[in-house]
Amino acid sequence: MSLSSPSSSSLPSPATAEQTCPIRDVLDRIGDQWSLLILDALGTRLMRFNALHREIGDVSKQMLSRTLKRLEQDGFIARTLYPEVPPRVEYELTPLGRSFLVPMKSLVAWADANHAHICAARRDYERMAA
Amino acid sequence: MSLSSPSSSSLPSPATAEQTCPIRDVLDRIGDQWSLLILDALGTRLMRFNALHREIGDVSKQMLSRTLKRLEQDGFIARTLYPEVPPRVEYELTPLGRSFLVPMKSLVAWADANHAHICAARRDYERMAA
DNA sequence: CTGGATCCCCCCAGATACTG
DNA sequence: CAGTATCTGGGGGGATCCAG
Repeated sequence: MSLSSPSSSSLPSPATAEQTCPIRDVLDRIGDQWSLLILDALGTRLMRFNALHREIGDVSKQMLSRTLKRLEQDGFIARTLYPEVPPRVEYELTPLGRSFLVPMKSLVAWADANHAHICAARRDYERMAA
Repeated sequence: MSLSSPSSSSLPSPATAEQTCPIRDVLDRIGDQWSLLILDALGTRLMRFNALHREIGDVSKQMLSRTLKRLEQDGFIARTLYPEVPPRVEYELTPLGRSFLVPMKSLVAWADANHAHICAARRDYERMAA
């Protein structure tokens, strides 16, 4: 299994761009700026829209809404609307979403452990430019 | 350790935007469209520029060049220039880069294992819209 | 062969205002 | 409270040409 090009033959992309390789397809979805943050937040507990908004901090309502919808479409999270006034909506991880936390945690742990190393590499690189 | 907002206090972002949380910082770098593909390719063997270009398939030379430089800056890969004619440049993973393959592989494995599940979720979602 | 420089287009995403 | 609608700007990224 390779991450490289789809079939790379000259498919004119039949209307919906067709699925590329599975890995690309998945990573394109969770590789954006907010998905991982949302999944991480929901990993702690189920949350309402504004709670998420406060938790993340620097995400617009628009992007939060978009990203939540995409994650719901892909089966990572479940959205429950309670038809009250004022309306209440709760988001929580599905089993699929929870299973994703496992590889995600390992990635987060790596990032945490090696951040200093990366910062050092950046500084070294800049010193070279002198 | 939370993925949420930096310090979220009202820092006016001192010129360089300052580092946010480590995890965001790292993920922003490898979360783009090409980094993981390149790291995966180099995980197999060291490669030259055009070899990488062919291996990935649908990346422009510009983006390949940019991404390689960023990965080099961050210490994931090493670039070796052989001053011959025609010039030869070889890219390979550093120890840091190789260590990153571990959490990355687990992510790739998850994606591979759950891609069908995700596609099913998408189809179900569309059926609802009927 | 290995890129850099330039041009340009499109889409993402922020801001703001509005609705149920 | 939980979003959507609209407008707008910046930049990501492709294509092409050029250089060492």
